[in-house]
Amino acid sequence: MSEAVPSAAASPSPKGVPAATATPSQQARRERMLTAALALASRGGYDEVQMREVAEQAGVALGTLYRYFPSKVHLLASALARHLSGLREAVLPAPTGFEDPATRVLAMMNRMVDELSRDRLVAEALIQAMTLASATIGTEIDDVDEAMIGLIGVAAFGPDHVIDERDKLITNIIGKVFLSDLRYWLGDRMTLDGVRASLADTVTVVLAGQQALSR
Amino acid sequence: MSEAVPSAAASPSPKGVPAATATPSQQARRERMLTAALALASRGGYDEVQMREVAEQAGVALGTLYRYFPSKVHLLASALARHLSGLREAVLPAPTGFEDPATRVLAMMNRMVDELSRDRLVAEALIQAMTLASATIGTEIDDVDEAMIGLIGVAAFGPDHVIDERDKLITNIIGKVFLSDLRYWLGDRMTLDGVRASLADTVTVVLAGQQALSR
DNA sequence: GCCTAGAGTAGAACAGGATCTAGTTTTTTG
DNA sequence: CAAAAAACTAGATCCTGTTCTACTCTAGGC
Repeated sequence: MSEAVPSAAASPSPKGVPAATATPSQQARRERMLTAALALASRGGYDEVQMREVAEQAGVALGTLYRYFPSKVHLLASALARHLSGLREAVLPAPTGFEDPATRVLAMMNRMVDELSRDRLVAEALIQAMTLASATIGTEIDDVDEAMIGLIGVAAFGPDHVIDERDKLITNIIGKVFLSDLRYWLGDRMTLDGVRASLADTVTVVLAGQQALSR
Repeated sequence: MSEAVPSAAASPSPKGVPAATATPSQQARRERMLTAALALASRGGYDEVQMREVAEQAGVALGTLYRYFPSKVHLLASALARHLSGLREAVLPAPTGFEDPATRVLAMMNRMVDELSRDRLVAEALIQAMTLASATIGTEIDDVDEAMIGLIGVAAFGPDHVIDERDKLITNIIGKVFLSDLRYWLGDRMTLDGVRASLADTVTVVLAGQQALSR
């Protein structure tokens, strides 16, 4: 969603526990912390995810929590990444679709909206973390961004399509509008149906624009 | 940018000092606080705007600051509103333009980018406040939103054009992408030129889409 | 078996946003 | 003008993210 940076895909883990070198007990700790964060999020959204409570509920010292995740935003961004990867199959279209790209993208996004609205408080915590992350820790959520843009790309063009510049442009536009709309929804500035409508219109206009220009 | 809410245009000021009933000394206080906030912002961005310091620099008690602005985000959102209204003339096209809407909108946004990049730290503080505001205080930045969408609308269609649903749709898309890109810029995930390029592409695609659909 | 590095723990301490209290000044109203 | 109400002040207080300190525990190297 941002400009392409070559970079070595996976997060370099500049601090904390590199996922690669983690012992089983460390992976387990990490999971417990993420799970605790989500549990608290589902109880009261972003604000209820308090670092002391996450640590306690995960059976871990506060210092350890901070060793694994250098800030609350990092913690929730990781939780979001895990959450999203769990949603991937629920959301991607079966590859049998013969419809046009607009329809497939829209269907995918509507499923995403369905999934997110299943637990609004969790969604609120995660989206807010992502928003804060863009604002404060910059590049460290690129993987989430890429996951999102990847989903849209796959939905639009299928898993095998090579995404060129123009594809990326429209995928970016749609992704940005999608995230904005989710924020509006969470800020009670849009209803869920409003979000769906906005997405439908956006996908229509943008894909029409692309087609018009590619002639 | 959000869904239309009938509402009585001006902010209802549910708390604090209603701008309408303000005595001169109150208006002066309010200005001092906003000015202090911007001064601190230009020194170190969002983080340097500390409520105690704003109060001190404005010659006002902390409690008074909170009476006028119920939170740091509200304070900076108001500062943003003031800042934007100051930018309005610098950014809107002279009404002589015979170019097409896309060109005018793009020129306007580029001027906006110029103005914002003039003091990056201030821009960072204000945009971050706006982001946080969408996330946490919901509707209370609708006026900023509306100012922005209004600018785009006027730039695209001229001051007299009545904006219909389809106009609003594309204006919204462009506005959302614009804000996203600004955030990417401030998070060092995009260069200023990248922002300009993204805006140019977005405006092109979206307006092409609109034209294609309105045939 | 001992030693060391690093991971983890418990909890104090710090920082800055937000709230509250008590008292003073200003404004409004009758 | 006097009394009441509202605004303002100074400063303590609270809350929560983050950092720091001192200590313990564990795993690998010799």
